[in-house]
Amino acid sequence: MHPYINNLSVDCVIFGFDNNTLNVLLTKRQLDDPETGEVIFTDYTVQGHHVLKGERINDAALRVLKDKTGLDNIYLEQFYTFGDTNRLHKERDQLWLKGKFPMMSDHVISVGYCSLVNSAKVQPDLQHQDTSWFPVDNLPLLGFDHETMIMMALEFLRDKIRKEPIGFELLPEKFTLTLLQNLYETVLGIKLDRRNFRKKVAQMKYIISLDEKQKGVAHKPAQVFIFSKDVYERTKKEKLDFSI
Amino acid sequence: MHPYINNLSVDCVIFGFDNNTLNVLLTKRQLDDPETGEVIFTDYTVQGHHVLKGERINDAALRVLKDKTGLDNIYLEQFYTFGDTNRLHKERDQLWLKGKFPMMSDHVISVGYCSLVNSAKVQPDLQHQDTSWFPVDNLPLLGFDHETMIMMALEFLRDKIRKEPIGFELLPEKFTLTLLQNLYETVLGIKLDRRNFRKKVAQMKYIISLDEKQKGVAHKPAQVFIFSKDVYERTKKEKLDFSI
DNA sequence: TCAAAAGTGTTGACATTACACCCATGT
DNA sequence: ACATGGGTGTAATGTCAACACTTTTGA
Repeated sequence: MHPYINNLSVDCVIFGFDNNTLNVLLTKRQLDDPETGEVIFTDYTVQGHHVLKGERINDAALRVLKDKTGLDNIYLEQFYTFGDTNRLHKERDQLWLKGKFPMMSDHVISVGYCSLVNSAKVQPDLQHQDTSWFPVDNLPLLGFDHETMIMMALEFLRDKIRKEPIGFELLPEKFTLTLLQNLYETVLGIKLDRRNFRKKVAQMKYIISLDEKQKGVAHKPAQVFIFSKDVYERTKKEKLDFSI
Repeated sequence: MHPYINNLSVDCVIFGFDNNTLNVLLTKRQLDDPETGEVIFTDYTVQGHHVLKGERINDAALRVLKDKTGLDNIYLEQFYTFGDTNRLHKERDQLWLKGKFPMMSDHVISVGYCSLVNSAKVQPDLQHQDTSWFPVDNLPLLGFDHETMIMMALEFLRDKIRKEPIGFELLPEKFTLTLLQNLYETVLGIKLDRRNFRKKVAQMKYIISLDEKQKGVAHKPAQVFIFSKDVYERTKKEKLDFSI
C-alpha cells in the first residue's frame, strides 16, 4: 500500500519569461541499463507527481511546485485532465515505468496545471540539477504525452492572457512598459504597435506608474510600473464580445 | 475487485434549451430507511459514473451520456476536475454512500463534462423515470458538490458560446433567427437588439438560410436557417482581442 | 380587421489602426 | 557625438449601439 493514489497524478507546466523568450521548466529523465550502466535514453518531462491519499489535487499541484521551484504562492490553474488509456504507452515510457515503478498502474489520469513564475525567483540550485528552462518553441524530446500537455497549456495561457491580467505573474514586480509589451508579443507570437499598446495600458488603472525610472541603461531610462491586483478587482468590468 | 476505478468518476452537466429556458438534466436520488421504508431524503444529482478500468475518461463521459439520454454524437467537453477531499462529505452524501456504496473510497476525483443536447431528441422514456429537466435558475436541492459543478459548467458554457458556435447544439437543425437570439439572450442573461443581432448573423456565412419558412404560425412566418460546421471551419479567423 | 412576430437602414459614438519625430542616457 | 531604446498625437477606418415603421400570416 502506497501513500499515494495509484492512478492519479498532477503535472505542472511551469512557464517563465526572460525578456524575449517564453520558457518551460523541464526535468531530465534518464534511463540507464542496470547492468552495463549504459544510457538507454534521455528525455524530459514536466513536473509531476502522484496525488497523495487524502490530498486535494490543487494541493498536490502546489506541493509539486514548491518542490521543484522552492516557490509558494504562485499562479496555478488547472487546464485539462489527461485520461487516455495509452498516454504512458510509448516505448520509452514503458521501459521507464517497468524499470523504475513496476508497481504502478499503467492507466494514470493526470490533471494538468498551468503555472506562471517570475523565473528570477526560482531557486537556482533546484534548477541546476536536472531541471532547467527550455524555450517553448524549441523543446527537447519529451516523455509521456507531455508535448501535447505543454501545447495545451500554452494555448490555455494565450487565451487567458488576452482576458485576464495574469501576464504580471511572469514579470518582476516592477517592470517597464517595453518589457510588458515584449511579454505580450512573445506569448502571443504577434507584433504590437508601441504607441497603441501604451494607449491601451494607459486606460488600465491597475497598471500604475511609480516615481521611479530605470537605472544604468545606455538610453533614456524608462518609467517603472507595478500591477495592482486590488485596483484590478475593483475596476474590472465584464466585456461582452459575443464574437463567435 | 470492481471493474471500475475506485476513486475516479466523470460527471456530465447536460444542458438543454426550450425556447426561453436553459435547463439541466438531473437525476433524483432518494435514500429510504431500509427498515421502516421511510424516506430519509430526496435530492438531485447530475449524471455521473465511475470510470471503468481501461476506459478513457472521455469515453466514460460518452457512455454516461448514452445511458442517460440515449444520444450519441453530441457536444461534450471537459470543463474542470473536482478533487477536493471533502467533496462527498456533506451529511446527506455520507448517508447515501454508506448506505449504497459502502466499499467506495470517500475521496473520489471527478472530471466534469459540459454537454449540450437538443432536448427534443432526448428519449422521453429515459427521461421520465427519475431523470428530468430543471431550469438553471431554479435548481432543486443538489447532492455532492453538484451545485458548484453546474455553476462552473454554466460559466464555461457562457464563455464558450461567445467565442465558438456551439449554441447550435442546443437547437434543432432548422431554426429561426428569433430562436437563435432567444438562445443567446437566455444563456447569457442579456437582452440583444434584434436588428443588430441579425446584422451580426448576416456576416456569419456559416449560418445559412434555407428556401423555407415557418408554417402554421399566426404571424409573418420566419425564414429558416441551418448551421454549417463545414463552412464555419473554413471561414473562421482568429480574432485578437487583447482585452484584459 | 386585429394581434403577433418578422423583417429592415441610418446615424453618432467609440475603438482600433497606421504612422514619424524628438528625448535622455551611457559610452 | 553617437547609438540605443523611451516617449508622444492625429487622422482614417471600422465596429457597435440606439432606434421605429412596414409586412405577413392565422384567427
